[in-house]
Amino acid sequence: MSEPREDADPDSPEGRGGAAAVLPAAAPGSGRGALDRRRILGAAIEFIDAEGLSALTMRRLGAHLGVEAMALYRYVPSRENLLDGVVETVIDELYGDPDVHLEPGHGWQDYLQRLAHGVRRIALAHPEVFPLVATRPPAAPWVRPPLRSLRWVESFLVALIDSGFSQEAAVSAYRAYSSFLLGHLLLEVSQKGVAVNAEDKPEGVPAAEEAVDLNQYPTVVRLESLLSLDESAAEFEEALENLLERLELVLREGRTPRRGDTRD
Amino acid sequence: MSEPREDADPDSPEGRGGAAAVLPAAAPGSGRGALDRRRILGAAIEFIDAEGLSALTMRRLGAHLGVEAMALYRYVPSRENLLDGVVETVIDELYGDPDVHLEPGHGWQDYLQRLAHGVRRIALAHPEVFPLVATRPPAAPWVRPPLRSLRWVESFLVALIDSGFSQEAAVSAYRAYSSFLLGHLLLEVSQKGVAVNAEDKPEGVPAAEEAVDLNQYPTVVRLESLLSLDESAAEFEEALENLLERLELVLREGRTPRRGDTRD
DNA sequence: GCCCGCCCGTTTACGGCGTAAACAGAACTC
DNA sequence: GAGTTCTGTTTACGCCGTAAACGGGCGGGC
Repeated sequence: MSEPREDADPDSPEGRGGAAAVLPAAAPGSGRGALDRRRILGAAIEFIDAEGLSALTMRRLGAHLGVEAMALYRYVPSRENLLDGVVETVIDELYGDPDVHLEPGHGWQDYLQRLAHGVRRIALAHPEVFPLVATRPPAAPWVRPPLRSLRWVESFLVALIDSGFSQEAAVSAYRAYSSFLLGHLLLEVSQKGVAVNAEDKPEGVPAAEEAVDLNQYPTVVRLESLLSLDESAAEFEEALENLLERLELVLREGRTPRRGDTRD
Repeated sequence: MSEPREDADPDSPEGRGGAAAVLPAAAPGSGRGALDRRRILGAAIEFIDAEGLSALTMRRLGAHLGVEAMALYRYVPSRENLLDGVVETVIDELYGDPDVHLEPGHGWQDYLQRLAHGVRRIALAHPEVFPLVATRPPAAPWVRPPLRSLRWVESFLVALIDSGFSQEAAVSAYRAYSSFLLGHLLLEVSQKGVAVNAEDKPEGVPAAEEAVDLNQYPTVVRLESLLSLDESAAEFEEALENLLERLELVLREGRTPRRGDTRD
């Protein structure tokens, strides 16, 4: 039930050796060792993964670490800053991912492929954290949500420019890539949230309370099975490949991808 | 400074006749009339647009309406439900948009174009609300974040199927379209947040406090002006057109867009 | 006219939140 | 051993969402 199956999603936590934990992380509640920022951030991520973002309060996180809430403030200036740290830490998992390289060794397509799957792995490993990644205001307009780190932006741009992209094309590719990743992954984790909620909420009302009249939406009803199908992995791959093809065209034609030659 | 300029973004609030307000909306604080759910939701949207999502509390919203917080509970069961209502109300602006049609009169491309721009207009009119649209868990796996309404899902699917798409292709198109919209618009409003914050925060520290060492990121520095450029409108149009072309291909070749014939 | 319920907003109250400030003890320095 | 620093606790404050009790105006039956 949890060993890697043949058609398992290669980016899902079960598809690999369990969620690639950022930190060595002693047993959850066991943390008797000294407090520090890393340990707090690690515990916060663990907590959000387990209980959901909205359950995270300073008091509860303290309790999870066997400590009073105020103790956390010795290492974290505020709850907001803690959330920023959580986002940063989660994104930093990219550096520990052996399948993602800061420098492209096998061409830019390979680089972008690996990077995309690396980010997807993070999103799937921390579905409750990811909306935070997407939502927190970036530090600067050019450090865009899904990547969030200057080092990755630098790496991205260098990779493409070294591969022959013009500066404009590289920047434009960076934008297209960002929005592709963000859109796909956010949709994917939110869909996952629904599926999970649907089955782990056997409390209170069993199901279908207000139950809108589905008769008004016959097509939705008819296609429900198709619509509910989870083809995230294949769709991600397909959309990613399409994006790469598009970028390849841009590169080969040496033009920056701006609108309008067909007509008008 | 605020009249429609020639190159103004056609979807931005200034580019049209001001933000298309959902509700007739009597003057903001003036609301002496009777309370009801619509008025409360309208006031909440107004409040979020003005003060930001995090500033919205029941007490403050009550005050904004000249009423105690508890009065709101007569019409709204909880704050969470109020936020759901806000999302729904904002999305419902689509129905009032004369440029967006529930039924395609000029082909599916025109339909998708209008719909996309309609959603973009909403996102730009309510940048503080939009992350909520993107983030709130959908009611069902198939009612996906940016569209969020069964009626639009139905309309979307019918439009494409009537235009010759297979059921599978229509569903697949719906997914691709959703993630495109979500990614692009979320990125766009979050970028806007940065730009705004940067200039309306002349309080406390003037700028650059911790100021990471930019020397490590020479490419980012060199391309800063390119990276900061706001080409959202053009990029949106380009990505949308690309998506439509891709769908056209799917339609013409009559295949559902699944992976794998090139090799492997 | 009068009274009785209902509608609708207020008051009061509770537990939990983020966090400032004072505090206590252990650990390290000399 | 005394002083200092480092670390976590205690206490306290104001704000939050919201349950529950309350009260005043208003309409219809007598």
